[in-house]
Amino acid sequence: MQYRMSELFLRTLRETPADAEAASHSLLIRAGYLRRAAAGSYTWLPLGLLALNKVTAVIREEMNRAGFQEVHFPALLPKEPYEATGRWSEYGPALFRLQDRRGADYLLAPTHEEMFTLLVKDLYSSYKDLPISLYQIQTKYRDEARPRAGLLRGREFVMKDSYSFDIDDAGLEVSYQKHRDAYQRTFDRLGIKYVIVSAQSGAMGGSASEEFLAPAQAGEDTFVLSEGGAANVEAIVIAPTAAINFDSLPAAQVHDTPSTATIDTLVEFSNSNPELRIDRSWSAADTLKNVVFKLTNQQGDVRALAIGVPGDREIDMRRLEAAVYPEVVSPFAEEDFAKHPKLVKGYIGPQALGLNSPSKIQYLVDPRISVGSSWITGANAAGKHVFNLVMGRDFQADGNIDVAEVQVGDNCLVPTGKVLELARGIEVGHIFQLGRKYAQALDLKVLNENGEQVTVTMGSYGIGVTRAVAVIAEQHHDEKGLRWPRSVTPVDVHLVIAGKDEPLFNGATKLAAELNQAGLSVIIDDRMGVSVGVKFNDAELIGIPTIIVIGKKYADGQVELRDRFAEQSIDVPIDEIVATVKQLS
RNA sequence: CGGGGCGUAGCGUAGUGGCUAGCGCGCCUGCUUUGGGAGCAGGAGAUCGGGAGUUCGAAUCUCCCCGCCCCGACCA
Repeated sequence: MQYRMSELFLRTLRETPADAEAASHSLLIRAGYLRRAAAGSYTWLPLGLLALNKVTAVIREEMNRAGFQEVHFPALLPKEPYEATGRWSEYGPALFRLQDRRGADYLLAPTHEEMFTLLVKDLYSSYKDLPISLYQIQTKYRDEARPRAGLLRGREFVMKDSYSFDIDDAGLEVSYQKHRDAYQRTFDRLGIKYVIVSAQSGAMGGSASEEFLAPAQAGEDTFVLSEGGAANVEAIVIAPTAAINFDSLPAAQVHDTPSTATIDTLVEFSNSNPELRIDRSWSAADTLKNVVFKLTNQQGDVRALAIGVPGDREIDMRRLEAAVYPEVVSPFAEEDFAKHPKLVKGYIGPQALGLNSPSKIQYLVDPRISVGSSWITGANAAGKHVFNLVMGRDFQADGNIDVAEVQVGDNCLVPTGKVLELARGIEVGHIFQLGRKYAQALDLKVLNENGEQVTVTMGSYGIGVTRAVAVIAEQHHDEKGLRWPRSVTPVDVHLVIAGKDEPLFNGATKLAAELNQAGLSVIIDDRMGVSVGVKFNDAELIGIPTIIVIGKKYADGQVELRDRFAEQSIDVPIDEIVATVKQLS
């Protein structure tokens, strides 16, 4: 295929659009791949569509190679299946709902678990039919509260979603692993750098779950790399500190600590007051901070929850939200304190907390608050703190909760070992073992070898296809523009005619034909009256990895070969150029 | 949904009560120019996000609405 720049439907922009923050967003707009249609929905221009189709093709090949079969559902669906699983209401405002002319409810599918489950139920009824994995590449709709960064979070986006169906847990494990392997091959081929992290299963239900996160500054997820693996911060499990003997520890003692309602002021006061001095200085890590939240469950009932964390840590709201799901967290406001006179803001101590205490507020502590650990903490009276308050001796908790912010050096069970690094990533794939939630809700059963009805167990696996395009752009660009990996480049060769003489145009036309003959698609920059500077800049912005310049040296039988990933260009004899380029891809 | 910001031509922007809304890029016509975003001359393109109000006079002030972007909470 040949595309002539003089005819290609695009307009490159010299300046960054004011509303584009992420590199992928800005470059895809500037290079003429995309136009915004509405918040979170984009029009694909010819070059963009070529890139999207390349990405789609790689994904499809890998799914087929793994033995998964492609189907295609409508995006417009009736509400009934979603009512059966409860998601018609549970999905909340993120679901696009609409009505037909008769007033019947429909939705634009945000994901298709229900439909796949019903399809298998419709056709299959024996264990002999299983396992089966089906997938589709399809447009999804989610009324996102906040579409972001161009393609990174859209309200309309393309997703590859697969579903596996197995007779038992062992089978699910195998199907899951097959998808995991297929995903690794897929992302490797797409040129996406990724980390597989343990994930929270969240709203989908189910157990084992891993995410493919593409490390990128523009990413919305935070993950950790540890000595033994990687995990989304929401899924991290901190190793509990071992209990120690507290027989020799000094008794708890209440001290006046006026105006110390914050950890900083408390530490400063403790260190500057001779009476409180010890053989080292106090630090925030010696203090026990107790924070109260309100939790609202799905029925709308509100309860209070107190959380104790070491004073040098903040509570990570994402981890807290994930830990208490489906209850929703909100801050404990002034009026809530008014309802609980036992709680002295800034001086809350564990003695006033717990289901068995007068406050009856559930009290959960960080796993580092272990039996035998000793703390400075609130004495439940304004201007007073208690020192040497020992867990297991002077106070108890109702249990543990692991929601403190994670820091480098933390010791984890998931992922194993010490935290080495925290980083941002874009979730480009997610695989999980759904289990029987949907099969149960929709009554998907097959007969086993004993003639008994058995509920099928499922896995669900997604790749954000349009998001993957953005991730590639995010990970592969330089200050000049995009740089497509050769596996997904919209076009193989960008042929720049650097000059206005007729022989150059004729030579370029001939070369383009030869490249086509060799199976390579070509953009020819044949624009008249456009200076070479503009052509070079556009070529670099558009990001085709192989650029051939046909210019000055053409008369001597040479063209210039530029690799967007290499430092320098080389001169290649015209009769060798096709073979040379062919080798690159 | 909470917080912050922004809406002037395809893009980037100036203009904070006063004449015909200015500039750069892009676009059109002509001439010239062609190895790193050329030059000259001429030209087209804007209901200043929408509505209501204040005023002799509104892009500019007030109110309401809409849209967009960023941070946070949710997801491929």
